[in-house]
Amino acid sequence: MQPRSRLAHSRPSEATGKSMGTRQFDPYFSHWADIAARRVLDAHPDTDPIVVAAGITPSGVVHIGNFREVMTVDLVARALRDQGVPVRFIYSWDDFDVFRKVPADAPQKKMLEENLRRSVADVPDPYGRTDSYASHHIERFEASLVPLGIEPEFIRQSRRYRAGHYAHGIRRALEKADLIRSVLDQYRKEPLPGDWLPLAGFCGACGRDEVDFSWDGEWSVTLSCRDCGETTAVDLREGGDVKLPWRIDWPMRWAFEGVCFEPGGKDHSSAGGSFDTAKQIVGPVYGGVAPEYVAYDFVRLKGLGGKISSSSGGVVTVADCLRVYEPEMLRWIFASQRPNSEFQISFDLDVIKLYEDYDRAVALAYQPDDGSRKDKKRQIVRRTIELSSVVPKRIEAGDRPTRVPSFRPLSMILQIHDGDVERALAHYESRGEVETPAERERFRVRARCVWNWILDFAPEEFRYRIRSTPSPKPLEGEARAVLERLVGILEENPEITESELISHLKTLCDDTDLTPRDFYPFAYDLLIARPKGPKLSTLLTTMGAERALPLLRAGLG
RNA sequence: GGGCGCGUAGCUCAAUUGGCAGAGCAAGUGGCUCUUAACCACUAGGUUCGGGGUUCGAUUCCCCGCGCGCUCACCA
Repeated sequence: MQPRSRLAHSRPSEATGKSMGTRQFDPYFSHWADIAARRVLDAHPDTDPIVVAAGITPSGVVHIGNFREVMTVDLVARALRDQGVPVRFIYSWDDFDVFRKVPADAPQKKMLEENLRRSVADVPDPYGRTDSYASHHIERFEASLVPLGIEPEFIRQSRRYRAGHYAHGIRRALEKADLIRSVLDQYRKEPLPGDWLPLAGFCGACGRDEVDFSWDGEWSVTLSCRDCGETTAVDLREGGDVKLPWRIDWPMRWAFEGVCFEPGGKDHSSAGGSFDTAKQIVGPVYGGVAPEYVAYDFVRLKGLGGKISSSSGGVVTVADCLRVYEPEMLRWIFASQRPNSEFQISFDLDVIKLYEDYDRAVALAYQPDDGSRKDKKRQIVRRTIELSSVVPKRIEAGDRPTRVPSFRPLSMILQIHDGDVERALAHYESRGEVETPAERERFRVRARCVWNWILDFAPEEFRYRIRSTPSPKPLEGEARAVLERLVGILEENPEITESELISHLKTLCDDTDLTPRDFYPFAYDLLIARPKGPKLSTLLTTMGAERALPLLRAGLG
C-alpha cells in the first residue's frame, strides 16, 4: 500500500525497504526522531499538514528542562519535513494559568504576592518591561529559540480563551461532565463532587481563581467569587475568564488543532497522569484521537559555579546554555540522547569533553561510508549531526565540515589574547587554520562560547592572564643564566616559529644543573605569575617576542 | 498502592527495530626530554543484576525476583 504520494525526495529504500515483512536498515530512519515521525505518519496517513505541538506554562523562568519539550517536537518536525511532509508546529503558551507562587529570586515580591491566584497573563511584569509576568518569561524564551532555528507558531491560550475560540470545546465538556468526572475519579483519592463542573477561571472583578461556577445548560456560565463576592456572567461564545482545567483543556486542544504528535514530561506520562486521562477524554468527549506520544525525562544540571543565570535556585535557561554551548551543540546534546533518558547539562570540565565529543561526531559524520561495519555507526552519527544543524541540511558524499579550532587550544590562545576574539582569529588566520568567511563566523561563535566558559566556569588552574606589569623579583644563579639564553634567542629572532623555538628550548639548560622542568616555573612566573601554564613554546610564540621580552627581562633585574 | 524507566568494562554511557558486546575517560606498556583531564601507538579489562522461558542465536523479546530512580494518586 502506498499511503501517500508526498515524499518530496523519496529514497531508494522507500521502494525496497519492505520485503518479506522485514525492513532493511535505513540510515535515514535510524534516529529516534525519524522513528517517531514514521509512527506519526502511520497513524495519520492522510493528514495534511501534520500538526505537532509543544506547550508550557510560563509560571516562572522557562528553563532548559522545559526546552526539552520544544526540542523534542522540533526534531520530530524536522524528521517529518525531511520526508517531504508539510508540518504545522504549534507552541502553546498556557498563560491562562494561575500564579501560585512567587519565585524566590523575583523582584517586587510584595507586588507579586498581592497578585497570587490571578492569571499569569494578568500579573504585572515585575521587571517592568512587558505587559505581564507571563509575557516577560515568554518573550525571553521565544528570543532564545531563534539562534537554534526553532520557529514554531506561538499561541497564547489566555487570548484564545478570552476571544471565545474554545466555546464549543467548553460547552462539550460541560455536557459530558459526568463522563469526564468518572474518568478522573478512577485515579483520584477523593472523588469529585456530584455537581462538579469541568471549569476553571478568574473572577471578573478581582481576577482571582477562587470562584464557584454554575451553568445554564447552554452558553452561559456564571462565576461567583468566594473572595470578593462578585458575580460574573460569561457567554462562552464571546469568551471571558473561563477555561477548562488542564486535564480537559489538553484533550480539547488536541481535537481543536488536530494534533498528531505531542510529547509530555514524565510527570504527565504515568498511569493516571494527565496524558492517560486526556486520551480517555479526547475520543468520547471530542471525537478526536490522542496524538502520538513521547515521554521525555528531565534534564539535570552539573557543575554550576554559582554564576549562571540572573535567577538563583539552579534555574538555567536556554540563553544561559547558549553562552557556553554553540547552537548546534545544544541541539546535538538533545538530539543525541533518547528522550526517555535523563541526562545532565554540564558547565564544568565536562564542557571540554562535550566539545571534543561533538567535534569527533562531526568528523565521523562527514567521513564517506566505505562498506565496512563502521558504516552503520557513521550513518547514525551523520543523521544526528544533520538534525543538530540549525539550518536543515543533508550531509552528502563529498561534503566537508566547516573547520573550527578545538576547544582546549582555543581556550589557551584566547587567554593569551586576553579574550579578544578578533586578535585570536587573526592568530588562527595567520596560520592558515581559518580561511573562509564561513570558518571565520564559526570561529567567532565558538570563541565567544569558550571565553564565556573561561570567565564563568573554568576552574582556577585553567585560567591565567599575561602579566600587565613585569615581575618585581629578578632571578638568581643558574636560572638567571638560562633566562639570559632564552632572552637572547628571542632578541636575535623575534619572529621565531614554534618548532624553531622548541629546538632551542631542548638545549636551553645544557651545561647547567637545571632541567627544563626546573626552569619552566621561573619563566611562567615572569610571564603569567603562576608556576605552570600553557606549553611554553606555544605561549611565547603566540604572545610574540615583543610582548614577552619585557616580561622576561624583568627577571634579569 | 498503581505506572514508567534504569541495572552492560574501574567511571560515564553505546550497541541501528534478535546476529561476532563497543566507545570515551581512567588503568598498564612503549614513544615524544616535560605542560592545564597533554599527544601518538599498543595492551588489558565483561557470567551484560539474578533465575527461568521463546529462539539456530537474547544486552535486546516474555515471565519471576533483587536493587536503584522517577512519577501519579492536589494543581498544572
